[in-house]
Amino acid sequence: MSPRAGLSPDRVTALALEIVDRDGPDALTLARVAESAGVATPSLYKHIGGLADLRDRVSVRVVAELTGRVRHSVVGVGGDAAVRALLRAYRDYLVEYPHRAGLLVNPAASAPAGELLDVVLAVLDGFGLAGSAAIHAARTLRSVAHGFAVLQAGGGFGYPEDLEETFRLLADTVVTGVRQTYLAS
Amino acid sequence: MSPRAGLSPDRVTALALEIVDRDGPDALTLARVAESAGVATPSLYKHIGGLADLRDRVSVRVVAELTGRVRHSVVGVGGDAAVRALLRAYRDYLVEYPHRAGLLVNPAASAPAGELLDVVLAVLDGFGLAGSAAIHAARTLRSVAHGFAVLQAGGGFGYPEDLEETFRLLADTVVTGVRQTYLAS
DNA sequence: CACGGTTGGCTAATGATATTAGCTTAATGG
DNA sequence: CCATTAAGCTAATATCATTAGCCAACCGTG
Repeated sequence: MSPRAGLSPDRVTALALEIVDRDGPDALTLARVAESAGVATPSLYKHIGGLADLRDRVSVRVVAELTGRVRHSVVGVGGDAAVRALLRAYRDYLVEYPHRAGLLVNPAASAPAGELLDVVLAVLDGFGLAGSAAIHAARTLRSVAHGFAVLQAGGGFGYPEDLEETFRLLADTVVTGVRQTYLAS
Repeated sequence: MSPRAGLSPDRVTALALEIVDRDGPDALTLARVAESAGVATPSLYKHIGGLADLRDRVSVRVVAELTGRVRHSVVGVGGDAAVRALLRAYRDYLVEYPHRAGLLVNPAASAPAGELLDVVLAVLDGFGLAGSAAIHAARTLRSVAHGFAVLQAGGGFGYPEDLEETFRLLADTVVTGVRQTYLAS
């Protein structure tokens, strides 16, 4: 193991994320990351500040990746369909990676979280909303997307029966609610 | 410390919850609980199964307490006002105890989570909703309440400016959305 | 091509923690 | 009043994170 292992902060973060995805956030230990990197545990400190720092880095990466997914889901789509696509992308992400749910809320990830907000604001702009109304509506959309996705990923709904139908109705509820509340004319 | 300390599973759980509230979930260790109980760490195993079991017990207690708050908030209230009260009670609970956010989604707490669902269903019944439509609407309400509360508690919105206004508009959005989606006549 | 600094590995040591095993003593019930 | 049970204890083990200090590999410069 003496020859250089070609590690880097990004590489360490990627290995950490694999462990989280496989065995959950509690399984993320420096010992396991070091093992999967083929390196002794203290060597990791040459690349990261410690376990807390590594957790923050994983959070940043996860929020950034989610932002990318959401952004991608709404290109070329507008109006109601864009809102639905956004909600679905958020949910699909946590269905694919359920163990990442707890990593999405972290003050250390405020930069990519801001980008996510920008994406939502762009969707709402195409929806005819701007200014402080758009801010409130964006927070609402994020709340709905986050709440449903987290609860589904964590098994927070009792039986998962008809969750797809619940999701469709939730999207209907939000779309019509936002229209009525912010665009009442 | 040799004389009996008068511990019990409930007492241990209560001490654990105090630690979570003061210093966050990561600060919950058996060593700290034992210290605050005036007991050696292994003695705790006479009352709980271990750290994981203790976490589950804390989750159960938290979800049960939240359910009580929500239930209390809607007695004597009906229709739109009940939905608003329910959302507000959920949010207020996590504003008061922000460190409990992560404890609300836990398969071990499915029993009190089911009770929470029953409370929401009762509100929706007074709203004129029953059957599978009520189930979908209840999941929607839980998603919205949970998402907003978790994000606020965790600082997930950038600047907390005008969050009260966001919350009011979120309630409007949900109430009108549910009406339109489930009670379109 | 050599060589010196920087970087990325290592081992050793320390301290916190969870958990198990086995002992001892206080409470309790017949 | 005694026996059983429950609740505490100490000791031991294993896993971790973290710090300190050492050494070898890499890289740019002369």
